[in-house]
Amino acid sequence: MSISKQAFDRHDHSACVVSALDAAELLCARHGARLTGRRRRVLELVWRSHQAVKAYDLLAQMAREDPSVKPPTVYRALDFLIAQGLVHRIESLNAFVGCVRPGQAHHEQFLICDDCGTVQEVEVPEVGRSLTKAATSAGFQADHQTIEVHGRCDTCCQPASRR
Amino acid sequence: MSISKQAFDRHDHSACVVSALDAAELLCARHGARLTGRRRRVLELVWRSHQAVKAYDLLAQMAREDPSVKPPTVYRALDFLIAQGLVHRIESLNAFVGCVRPGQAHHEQFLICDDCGTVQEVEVPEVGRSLTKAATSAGFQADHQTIEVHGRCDTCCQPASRR
DNA sequence: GGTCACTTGATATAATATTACACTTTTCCG
DNA sequence: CGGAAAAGTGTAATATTATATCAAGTGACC
Ligand SMILES: [Zn+2]
Ligand SMILES: [Zn+2]
Ligand SMILES: [Zn+2]
Ligand SMILES: [Zn+2]
Repeated sequence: MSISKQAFDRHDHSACVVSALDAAELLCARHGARLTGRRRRVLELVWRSHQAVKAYDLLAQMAREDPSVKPPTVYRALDFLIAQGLVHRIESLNAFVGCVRPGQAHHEQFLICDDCGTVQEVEVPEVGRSLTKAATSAGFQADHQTIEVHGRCDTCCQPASRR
Repeated sequence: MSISKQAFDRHDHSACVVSALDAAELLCARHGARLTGRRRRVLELVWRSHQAVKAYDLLAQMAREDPSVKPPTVYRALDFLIAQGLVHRIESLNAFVGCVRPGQAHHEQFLICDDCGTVQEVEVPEVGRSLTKAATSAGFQADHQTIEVHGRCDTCCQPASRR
């Protein structure tokens, strides 16, 4: 964790969005990838919160603004953003979150609160290392790790009086 | 890993099926759960191979035998088997595999070959421990871990000549 | 035998994701 | 510049995965 949960609960989220979009512009420029209007809008909507977003929720919001937005519109943008490392897919939710470390190599590891839906991306280096090592010793060449821990976050664990 | 990959490649799979079904009978008896015909058949089909099975593939096979089998039939049986710890769901594949350690508490950890589709359930205690510890120190109460490593298995990594 | 909990049958529908093809925009090269 | 190639998008249809609902059957238990 880079910040405490309490700090997180009161954080200025619009700063998250701005910095995510800025980082995306930068990263795409560096990669010669095009962050088009559609893609930028999807990324923006993904960053609306720290909860995982469903593709069809994105679709619904975007279709309200422009009826020509159809499922492929959304899925293509998501595919692009995932390929650029700007968005992660949460397999156990069929949903998507913005990456908090775009451009930095990292294993994707998530703490997912089943109460409030908050997804916190973490980096526990030991976990990735142990897994890769165990895989290797089994003759398995690891390409990608899906690590998603479900449970209850700090806030949701605390009695109401302390919130 | 309890057995080597080479041994695995030549193993007597019918023994896997028999032991899985026997273990299931036992476990259900112990839990006062009913391993009905439907449920038993689904478990048997899940154990047809060490690859993850899609719900609709199960459905297709079962519907051939009995047209009254519909999606809920399969999903209900899968739900039951998962609840009993006899089957695991592979989130990143939307598919299902038989559990190799039914009845023993364990974290679910899988090595999934993207070439041949084989899913190997492993237990790397350090991974579960590190994850839980990191979660706890973030104030997160971990209930369930989804750990799925994609890549290429031993066999699929080796040059054709050595197979 | 009656009742209660559990299981299944049956129909419909929801939620998630992809294919295919035509068209437009951007890039890039000469 | 002009025009071909590549990348992106629009559009319609369809595939895949999963659940809701209600009625009927089954077995456990007293
Ligand atoms: Zn934020
Ligand atoms: Zn929470
Ligand atoms: Zn086997
Ligand atoms: Zn393989």
